[in-house]
Amino acid sequence: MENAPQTEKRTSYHHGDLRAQLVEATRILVEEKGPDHFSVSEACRRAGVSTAAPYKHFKDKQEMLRAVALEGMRRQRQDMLTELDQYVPGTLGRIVAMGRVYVRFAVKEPGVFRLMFGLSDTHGDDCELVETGDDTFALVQAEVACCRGSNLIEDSDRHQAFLLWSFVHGLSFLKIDGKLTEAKVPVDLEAVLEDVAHRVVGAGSPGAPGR
Amino acid sequence: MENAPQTEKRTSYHHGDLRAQLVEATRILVEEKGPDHFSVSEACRRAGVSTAAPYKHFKDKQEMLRAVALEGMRRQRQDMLTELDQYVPGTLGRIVAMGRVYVRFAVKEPGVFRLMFGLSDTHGDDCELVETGDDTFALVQAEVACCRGSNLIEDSDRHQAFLLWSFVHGLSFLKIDGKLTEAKVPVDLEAVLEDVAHRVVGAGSPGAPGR
DNA sequence: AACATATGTTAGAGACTCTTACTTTGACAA
DNA sequence: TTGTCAAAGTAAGAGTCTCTAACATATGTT
Repeated sequence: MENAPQTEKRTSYHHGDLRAQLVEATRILVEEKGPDHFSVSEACRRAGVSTAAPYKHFKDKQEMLRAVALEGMRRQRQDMLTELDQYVPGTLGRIVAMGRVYVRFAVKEPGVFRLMFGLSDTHGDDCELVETGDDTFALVQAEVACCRGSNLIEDSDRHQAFLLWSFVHGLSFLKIDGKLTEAKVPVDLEAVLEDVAHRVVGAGSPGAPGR
Repeated sequence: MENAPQTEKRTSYHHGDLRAQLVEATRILVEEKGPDHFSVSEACRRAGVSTAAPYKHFKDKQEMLRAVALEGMRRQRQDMLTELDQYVPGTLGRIVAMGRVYVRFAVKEPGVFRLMFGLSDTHGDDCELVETGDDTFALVQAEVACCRGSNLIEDSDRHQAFLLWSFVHGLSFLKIDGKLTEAKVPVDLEAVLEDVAHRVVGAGSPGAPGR
C-alpha cells in the first residue's frame, strides 16, 4: 500500500488514501470556487480517480463538504488554543486573541468558514458539528468568566460571550463579503478588537439590567 | 396583454409579465430551498414556461439571483425607513429600531438575506448592489451622528456605525444558522439591541483612543 | 399589410450527481 | 501456498441541470 501522490498517475489499482485526499481536494476547491460551485467531478479529477469512487467513502456530495467543515472547525479551535497559550489568563488580551484568530481564519479560508456556518440548513442536527462549535463557544465563555476572576460561568458571562461572538462573526462575514473596503470602512483589526473587548467585557455591564 | 396568472395555464403564446414572475418564483424558491439549491428549471415550472424562456430576460442564473438580492436590499432599506418614522430623531430608540429591522429581515427571509451578502463573490463590482448597500449603511451612520447631536458624519460615527453593523450582522447569521438555540444562548432581541446600542453609542467611546 | 422586434418553444450539447453491475486487490484462514 | 471475502476501484448510464441555436408567434410601427 503505497502513498499515492495527488497528481501523478498511480500504479496500483487501489489508491491507498483516497478519502483523505478527496477531503483535501474538496477543501482546496471550496476555497478556489466557493462552497456552492464545488463539484465532486472536479475533486475526482484532481485526485485522479473515477467520478464514482467518492461514493465508496461518502454518502453524497454534502457529506464531503461536511467533512471539510468539521475539519475546519477543529482547526479553528486548535488555532485558538495555540494563540491563547501566549497570553496571561484572566486578561482582556486573551479575549482579543480569540477574536483575532476568528477573523483571521475567516479571511484566510473564507470558503471553509462559509461552509462551517452555512451548512446548518442540511446538517443542523449533526451532533459532531454542533458539539465542536459549542466547545469553541464554551472556550469564549470560560475566558469571559476568567476575566471576571471566576471559574464558574454565569449568565452574564454567557451574555457577554455571545455579544463578542456576534460581533466577530459579523465582522468576519462583512470582511470576506467585501463590504468593508479600506476606503469606505477602514478597519484596524487589532484596535477594533481591543475596543470591543473593552466595551463588552472590560466595562462590565453598563446598561444591561435596568432600562 | 393580459396579466398571466402564476399557476394557471395561460391562453396566449406570450406571457405578459414573465420577468417579474420569474423573479418572484426565484425569491420563493430561494426561501424554500436555499440560494444554493435554487434551480432555474424549477422556477420555470412554477411560472409555467419552458426552461429556455428566462434567457430572454436574464443573462444567466446568477443574474436571476442578483435581481432577487437587489430587490431584497431595497426592501430591507424601505423597512428601515418605515420603522424609523415611528421614533424621535436623535435617540437611541432609532438605533435600536434599525437593528430590529435588520435582524427581523434576516429571520423572516433568510434565503434572500444570505443572497444579499453571499453574492459578493461573483458580483462584488456590481454598482447597483454596492450602492444600495452603501446607502443603507449611510443611514446608520447618519443616525449615529444624530445621536451625537450633529448632522455631519465624523470618523467616530463611522466607527460606531460599523460596530453596530458588525454586531447585528453577526447576530443575524448566527440566528438563521441555528447557532443560537433558546436553550444554549437565549436571546431577548429587544433587550440585546438596547444593550448594544448603549455600549456602542450611548456610552460614547470608552476605551477607543487611548485605552 | 408588411416588417422588425420582442418573447415564447423545441431540441439538444455538455456537465453534474449518484446508482448498478462488474473488476481488482489485499488480507487472512486453512 | 492458496482460496475466499470484503474493500475499494471502474465503466456505463439514468436523470437533472444550465445554456444555446434555430424556429414560432405575437405586438407595434409605418
